[in-house]
Amino acid sequence: MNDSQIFLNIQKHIDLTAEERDWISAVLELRDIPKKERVLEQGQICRKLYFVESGSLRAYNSNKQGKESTIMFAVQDWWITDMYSFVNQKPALLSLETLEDSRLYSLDFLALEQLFTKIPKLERFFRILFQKAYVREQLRVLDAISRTTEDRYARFVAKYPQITSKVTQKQIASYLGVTPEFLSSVKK
Amino acid sequence: MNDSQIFLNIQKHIDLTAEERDWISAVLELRDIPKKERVLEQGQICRKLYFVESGSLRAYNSNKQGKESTIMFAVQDWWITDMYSFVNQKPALLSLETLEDSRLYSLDFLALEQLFTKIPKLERFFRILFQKAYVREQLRVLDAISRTTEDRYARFVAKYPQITSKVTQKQIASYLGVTPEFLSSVKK
DNA sequence: ATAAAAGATTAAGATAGTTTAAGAGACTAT
DNA sequence: ATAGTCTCTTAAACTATCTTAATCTTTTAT
Repeated sequence: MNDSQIFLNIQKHIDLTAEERDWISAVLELRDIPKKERVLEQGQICRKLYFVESGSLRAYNSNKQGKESTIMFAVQDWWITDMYSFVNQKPALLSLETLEDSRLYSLDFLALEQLFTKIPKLERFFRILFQKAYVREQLRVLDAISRTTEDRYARFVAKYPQITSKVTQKQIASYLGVTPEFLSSVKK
Repeated sequence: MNDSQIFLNIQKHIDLTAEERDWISAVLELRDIPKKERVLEQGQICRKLYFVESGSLRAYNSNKQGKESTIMFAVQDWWITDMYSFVNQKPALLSLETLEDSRLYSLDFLALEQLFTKIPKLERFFRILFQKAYVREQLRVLDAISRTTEDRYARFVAKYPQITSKVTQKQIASYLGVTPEFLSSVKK
């Protein structure tokens, strides 16, 4: 397990000793999840942070009228969770669902808190991870409030070709915040 | 300086010794900036992270047609910068402008990198800061793609009453991504 | 105190996006 | 294999939002 994707991911930003990798391995859980299964249901408290070893997921919110809004996609080598629910341990605003058969590592909330104490370097890793996530979301807000749907669709496809090939147009539409019918008409 | 707002802010999440506060003070710069002055111009490389000791600022992007989109406001006790430009040391997408006479602390990019080495606890502080920023932006994306303008305006006013009282409707409109004319009509 | 500039409101006509509905193609389960 | 479900497309009617422009109010600069 010490040479798996997840350690390569962490070691992009910090160095880990063999012992530190062991401590992390000890609390990581690895699970194979079939396609279209939800690992988190909106309303539940999210106890896990997920790392996508293989496969892909979608995080989305459903409003009272049942309209879905996709907040993020995650493919291999990405971290994903309902971060609001995870860090505050409050009911999730999002559901997390696999788009295909996937292999996921999960890190428990309390185990992660203990890892931060045991391996302070991890604070640095997650500082950098959240920093990038913050910048990414801020750019997405800018796109959402300043660009046309046509433009945003083109940029999505250019930025995330791996995702574009895995998801339906309906799901991309719900990521852009438009109806599938309108996205279909925009594509021409 | 050791009892100023900025240390109270940092000490919300981590404890600092007197010596550590001194190290930080040594690289902090404090400046009074008059109203409507830009501390960062879009296109420049952003070298500073700002903390608002008093006053308020706005971060915004201008597109080719000159249309402004407000990415964030910052009031007393908030941190602000063009985080994309700051962490990547690339040309800024945003301008930063004071909304009123303000007193700002600034932390230089390289000085902060050195502080992370000297005071590893700061990694934890910024990990928590970015974690909250990420969650905030993700919720803003959800609002932007799933709610009506009327709803988003009401939520903005409810969430940021201090900001609402300081900024023009034009600026709120540019934060919501609608024209001032439409925001005006929505308010009735 | 006055003039100039910027912000807010209103309204008419244009464009962007939604809703509903229908039909064609693809996948899923029995 | 067949029916059933889901996706994608198209179109018409409707609603939300933008553009432009005029008027009024507030702020800023001399």
